Amino acid sequence: MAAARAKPSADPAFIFAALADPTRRELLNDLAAGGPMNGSALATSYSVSRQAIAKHLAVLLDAGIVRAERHGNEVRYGIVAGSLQAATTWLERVGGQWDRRLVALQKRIDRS
Amino acid sequence: MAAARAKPSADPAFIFAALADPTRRELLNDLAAGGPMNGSALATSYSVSRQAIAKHLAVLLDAGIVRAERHGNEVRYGIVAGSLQAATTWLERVGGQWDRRLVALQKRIDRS
DNA sequence: TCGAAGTGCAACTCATGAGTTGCACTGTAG
DNA sequence: CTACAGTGCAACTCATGAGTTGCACTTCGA
Repeated sequence: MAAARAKPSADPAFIFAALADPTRRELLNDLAAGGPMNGSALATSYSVSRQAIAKHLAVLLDAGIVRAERHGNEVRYGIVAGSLQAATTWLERVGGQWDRRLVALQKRIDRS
Repeated sequence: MAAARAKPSADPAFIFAALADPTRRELLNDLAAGGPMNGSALATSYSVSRQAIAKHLAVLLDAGIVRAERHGNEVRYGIVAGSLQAATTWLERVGGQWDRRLVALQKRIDRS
């Protein structure tokens, strides 16, 4: 699980896998709304243990969605700007491709 | 697993959960590129069994991403137009919220 | 009418993800 | 210097998702 900790990934596969978990989506919500925070501070808002949150943060880190910044004793987490773009692009590509199919089909119907 | 087969869901949670699996993303790719197909036809492109594909299609169906249309003996699957919108909206909301935070922070820095 | 293709349903195995507990390490504040 | 807060690491349990096999059902074509 600590494989691609170096590269920013940006792979939609990792993004979607990371966003599949409700707790991780909540974490992103909290970070987006409340700004950068450390792991323990984030964990207080949840019913699960701090370790569970730490694992989730590691997943978000691996996916390149979140960035960790060490400040002395604590580690502050923040969202990586533009990191969700890959997922958005994927969604629009698939959705758009299908929509164009429908338009083409409709045209063929109109011509007949 | 056959819970919300009726409602179109549109819940980003189900969308992201469905998109977390590589095979399901592949299925959507195939449908978007090749147009509506039946289960067996879709299954031939994959190394896994037909049943596995059927399960994946059921998940996509539950998430409201895909629609099933019965044509006599076979069931043809197609993408539901606009079904991925909820996920896109979620991504843009979180990403945008964070971006606005950064802009606000930058302004505060500039003023100081 | 009969066989084959396309599906559906059910039980099972196997792997992995989520969560837990326990303990060790490291700065920081007192 | 010392206690504590914030982290990190390592097993372990438990649930669930992915995939499989086997069999029954239905529709279409020869």
